[in-house]
Amino acid sequence: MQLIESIMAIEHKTRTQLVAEAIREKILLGEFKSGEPLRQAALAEELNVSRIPVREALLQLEAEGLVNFEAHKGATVTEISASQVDEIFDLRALLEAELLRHSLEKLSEDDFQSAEALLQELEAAMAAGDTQAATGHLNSAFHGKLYSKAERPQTRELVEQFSKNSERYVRMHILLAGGLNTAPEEHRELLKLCRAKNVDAACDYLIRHITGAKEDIKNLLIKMEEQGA
Amino acid sequence: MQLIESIMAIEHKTRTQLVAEAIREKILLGEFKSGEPLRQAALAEELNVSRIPVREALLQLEAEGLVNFEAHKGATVTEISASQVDEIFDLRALLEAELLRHSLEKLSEDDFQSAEALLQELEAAMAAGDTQAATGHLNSAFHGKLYSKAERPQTRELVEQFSKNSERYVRMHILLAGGLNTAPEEHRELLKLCRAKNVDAACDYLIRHITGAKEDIKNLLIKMEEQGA
DNA sequence: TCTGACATCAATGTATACAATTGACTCGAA
DNA sequence: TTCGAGTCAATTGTATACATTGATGTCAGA
Repeated sequence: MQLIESIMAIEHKTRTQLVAEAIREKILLGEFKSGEPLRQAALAEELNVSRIPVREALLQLEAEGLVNFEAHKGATVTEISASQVDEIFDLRALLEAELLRHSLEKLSEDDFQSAEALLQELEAAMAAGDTQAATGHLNSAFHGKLYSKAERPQTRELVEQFSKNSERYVRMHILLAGGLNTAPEEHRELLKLCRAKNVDAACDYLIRHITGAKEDIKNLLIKMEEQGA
Repeated sequence: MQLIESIMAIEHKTRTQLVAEAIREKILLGEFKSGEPLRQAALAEELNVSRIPVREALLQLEAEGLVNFEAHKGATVTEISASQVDEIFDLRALLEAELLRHSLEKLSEDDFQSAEALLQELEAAMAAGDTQAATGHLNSAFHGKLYSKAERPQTRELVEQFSKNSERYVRMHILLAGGLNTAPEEHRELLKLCRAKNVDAACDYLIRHITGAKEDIKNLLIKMEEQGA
């Protein structure tokens, strides 16, 4: 008898989903590097499944932009170029400002308080040196809170996808350049503008915030490309 | 001997790709209606393939937003709601304006001339009553020409995806409301502003152009939902 | 040495067969 | 009647086996 399972509606995860999560994680953590080929048979054996769920997972990951899947050639981890980072961050700035614009009026004091709580968690994590995992997660949770009342599900999905994707770059940034120094004060300032319900100023500031992060990362990448080549 | 095939690099399309095209076409043409379930076995038999490529095609179409794929429940054609149309067209306005902004400076007289040629084709098609297929295609070709120098591949891909997606609504619009009346003059005006290299005015006008189409379609959908329900 | 056709092999693409899940239906008990 | 456990069929999920493709290497001939 499966008492536990019958009590709460356990949603049976398919192997495809599990495989997708596993591979996604390894890509985001940098364990699978840019350009690296992902062999179906190897992944299948490692994860104890057949190649079918592996293939389907790779297709999903391709849709998320983490993987390139070419017919008869196989899948590779999506490569990073400075110009792509540039574009992605511009898109984020554009879309996130749009989300904020639609959400800001409807945000309540409760929302601001939980946003502030997230900020404190974030700062605490930074102080504790737990930049790696926590920052990306808490950072997007904070931003997400600000957009939570936007009622723009497709836009949010796009933004989340881009965010998850840029996490790779950000992580690299943190790892190699010693932390994203600007973030803390900027987040405080952004929150202040939101609390004041100053829509235009908040959106402008948000755009500058994201664009600033973009410039940091882009410069770093360009430097790396020069050294590498 | 396969002379023809050996001469030009024929790219062997996988069955998955063929199946995806077939289903996509049927969805865009309205042959598969919103909310309709897509049974893997039925599709497989109809297209003379096994269920594997059908499943993979459905996953691709889900990524394109044409299909919803729920684990253990199967795939259905994505449903349309007025609020989704609203959001999609807002996104298009935002992203296409961004593309135009980045492209406009670099557009040459040649580009304008081929854009104008496309406009004439479009008007000819309209006059000939060939609204259905031609309009969607020519319309996006015209817009695409204006964005062609933007060097923003990811943004363009997004826009193209949304465009292809909204084709369904537009088609419905044309079909049931008797044609998108405003387009011809608006396109001319937009082209004029672009030729004048008046970036801000052109982007503003483009946004109004797209938003106008949105309002038309949204009103229609709301009317239909009232009648239907 | 170079070229190009052919053989070979690793990897992907797909068919078939089987397992697992869902939802509808039945039926008996409260 | 109403509820819930249990069965069954339809459908999806996955393993296995086979087919096909593309890359590499070999070798004959110029």
